Amino acid sequence: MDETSQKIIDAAMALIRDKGYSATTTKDIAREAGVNECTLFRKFQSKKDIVVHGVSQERWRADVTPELFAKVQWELEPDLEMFMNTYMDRITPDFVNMSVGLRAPQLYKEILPLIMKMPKAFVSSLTEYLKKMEELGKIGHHDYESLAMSIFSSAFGYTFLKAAFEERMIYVSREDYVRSSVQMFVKGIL
Amino acid sequence: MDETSQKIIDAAMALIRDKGYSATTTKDIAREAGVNECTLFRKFQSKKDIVVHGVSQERWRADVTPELFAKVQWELEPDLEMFMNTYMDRITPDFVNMSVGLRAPQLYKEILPLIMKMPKAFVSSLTEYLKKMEELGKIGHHDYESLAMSIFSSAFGYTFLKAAFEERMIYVSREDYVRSSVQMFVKGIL
DNA sequence: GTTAAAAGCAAGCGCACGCTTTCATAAAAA
DNA sequence: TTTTTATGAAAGCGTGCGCTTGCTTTTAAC
Repeated sequence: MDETSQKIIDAAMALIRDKGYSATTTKDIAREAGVNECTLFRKFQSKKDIVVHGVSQERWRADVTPELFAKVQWELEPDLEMFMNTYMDRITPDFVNMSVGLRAPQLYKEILPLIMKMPKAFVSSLTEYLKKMEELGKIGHHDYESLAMSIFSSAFGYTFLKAAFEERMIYVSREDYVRSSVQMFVKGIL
Repeated sequence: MDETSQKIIDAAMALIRDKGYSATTTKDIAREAGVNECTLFRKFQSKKDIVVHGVSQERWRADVTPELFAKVQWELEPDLEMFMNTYMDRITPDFVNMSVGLRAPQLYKEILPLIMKMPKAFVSSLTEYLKKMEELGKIGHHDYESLAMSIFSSAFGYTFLKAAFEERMIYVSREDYVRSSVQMFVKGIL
């Protein structure tokens, strides 16, 4: 990927994050990237093509995969904190806003599956983890899917609200939030 | 509000929910409402004016106010279920999608404060409730803000994921989800 | 039945969009 | 040095946008 193409992608993704896909024009992108508009179309086939390349890049993709959650200690409290922190490290407010900005009829069909991978990776890894914890005799039997969804919602809700409303909504620091919710989950599970 | 204007508003809001504000054209709205395009501009000053009227209408506003959460029994488990169910009754997937669809640079400054009222009403009511529950000696002392945020995130996360991914992400029914998360919260709090 | 208000119809305005073309320039490769 | 490659500058294409106009038709109040 040459430098010019990268500048174009970065500019496009940043604008989409801030204004949304439909509201971001190719002239905007060119100006933000510091290149001429026609250069956009020399490097890419269309506006849509720019974001398709963008979302496939590591820097614009929050690679949340099941492998990420592999480092467990089989100790409920630190493990749940690890799950939530790992997720929150990757799914930054910028990433959330970008995902929302990509919600355009022309794009969503292709991009929705990529975005869905991340919550799915979290929930399925956590469900697996909880099952094994029962097998190890460390926790009792529960509805793991509901439980995992609840813990995921907790991480997702905080992340999303922070992204959408910034400091106007959330006064609790991430550390405090993770610690106190995990403590509650642990008490609820054990 | 005359019938024609109402049809226009309803069509506009439904399209914005499905495609987003920028991607919804005035021709779209007219077609969906079954009126001529020029009628839109006889009834309203501009496209933006239509949605400003829309969000101020009861039918397009999920009136989540503190009063809504007043019917408490001072019994942790049913009360927390009431909080979550009341929220989920109002914040439907349609409403969530509409809120996301309204995320356009021309609109968001005016509309963000309206949307923020709802989570704020939930969290502040719940925080107040938990404080009083401590005064009544029914629960111990906690960081109520974190706790309330966590419970709210739980309701919000489920609602949002259901709206964004439908049945592709969530296999747990709302009833099961609310029951099992509340049980966990209750155990965590008591 | 007359009148006035509400809505349709069709054309089109000015503009900004995504995208293209032509030609000039400059740096790098041969 | 010559040639190739990358980019800029500027004009403009067709299209669809939000919105308007002029006029006709329907609806309904009086």
